[in-house]
Amino acid sequence: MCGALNPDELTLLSRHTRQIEHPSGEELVGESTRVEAYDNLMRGVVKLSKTLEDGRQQIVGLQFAPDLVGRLYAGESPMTAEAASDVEVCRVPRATLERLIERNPALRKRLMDQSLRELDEARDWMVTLGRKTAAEKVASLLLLIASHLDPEAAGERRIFDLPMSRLDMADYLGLTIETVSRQFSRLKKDGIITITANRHIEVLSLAKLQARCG
Amino acid sequence: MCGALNPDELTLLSRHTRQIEHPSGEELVGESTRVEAYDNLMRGVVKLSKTLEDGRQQIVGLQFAPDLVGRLYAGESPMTAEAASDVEVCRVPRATLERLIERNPALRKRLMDQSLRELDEARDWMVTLGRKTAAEKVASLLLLIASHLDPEAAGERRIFDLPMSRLDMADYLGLTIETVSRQFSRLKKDGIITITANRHIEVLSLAKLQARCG
DNA sequence: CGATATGTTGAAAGGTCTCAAGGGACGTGG
DNA sequence: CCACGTCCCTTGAGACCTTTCAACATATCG
Repeated sequence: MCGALNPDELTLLSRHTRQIEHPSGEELVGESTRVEAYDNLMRGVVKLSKTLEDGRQQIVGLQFAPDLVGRLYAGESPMTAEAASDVEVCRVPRATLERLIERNPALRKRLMDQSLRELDEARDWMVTLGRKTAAEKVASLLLLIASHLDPEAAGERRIFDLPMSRLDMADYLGLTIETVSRQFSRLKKDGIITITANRHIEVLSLAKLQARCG
Repeated sequence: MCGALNPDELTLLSRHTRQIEHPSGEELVGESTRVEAYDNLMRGVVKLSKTLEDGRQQIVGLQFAPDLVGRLYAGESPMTAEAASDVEVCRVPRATLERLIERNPALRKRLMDQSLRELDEARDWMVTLGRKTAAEKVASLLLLIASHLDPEAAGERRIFDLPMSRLDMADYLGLTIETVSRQFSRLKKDGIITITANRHIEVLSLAKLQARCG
């Protein structure tokens, strides 16, 4: 985000912001709590989720640096934001950022683009949640993660560590952990991936994985 | 949208726009087609949907007047926009609207707010798609429609006509039409709603309907 | 009135969840 | 270094829910 600012604005911002570190699992913003500040994500992954009264949970988005975390202009946060890995953020008071947005067209455009991109991603995921089978859902998530974590790689292979637990994946896909686990086993049996130490994934055939995405 | 414009801007706009009517079912923008213009929705309901290669469809949003239809700043539309009822729009060329946005802070804020609201709605719906049962999904949709179409009504009752077919509802909820139909029958049998002529709904107990939303 | 599209209902198949048991990695303490 | 507990993950069996396929009912429209 700071890329969109000029030196004066950076100075102004630095007087109002604090650098904060959050260990994995810590909550940045709670669902239905008042929004007093936004968090400029510097490092790590943030998980956005919503929970039904009886505890059923759905992950509704992931954010990566340099996203801005926090629902702009809302009095209350519509969801929980939680550190999915160890995370480093710049916390900006609401009023400071909102004033800055008024003055700075580049920053404004950048945040507008982020919102529109998040909207595209949410709608893509709605198709996955509403219309894909468990096998297709798991394949889709692996492909999504692979393209985020190993974006430069060419060819048929991809190697990466899953940045989330089976429970997180289940909550992202609208499944149970058992179903996710079974689908991983199937992908392994069919020679499409190998798994070591639960989290380390090697995709052997990207084409076959893509074919399973529906 | 025009509420955010001054007289000069309205004159400018009127020279560049055309009023267009679309009968129900007509496509405004096709998935993966070039975006040449935006549509300012004056009357009616527009359905946004995405389709998998094998034909499975998911509705990812509904738009009502006075929303702007069309993905801002994108070269290609990420989804299909289709008239869900008879619809009247003001078609604005891309460049015209984008220039106007640069100059007019009120318009800019209005479109930003629309994007953020659509993002909230999409994420709410992700919870419905991923974590609710068929019964809860149908109840949630009825409640959503009731609050849109009969927003002023007080008390336990709501009366309205469904603005969509069973197939549309199924595509919105990630279900089949048969499952939707069965859930309607159950709501009828349990005395929560009555249905006449397939589309005319009377909600007898809003509280009971809400209790079924999960 | 017939033709067509839309909606409902039933029975069986299939997929996902639930419940239960067991396996493997990791950290702590003996 | 090993024993043990804990957490996370995997696997199996049966229950449950949704889909599929088929038949029928109802609404719409010429």
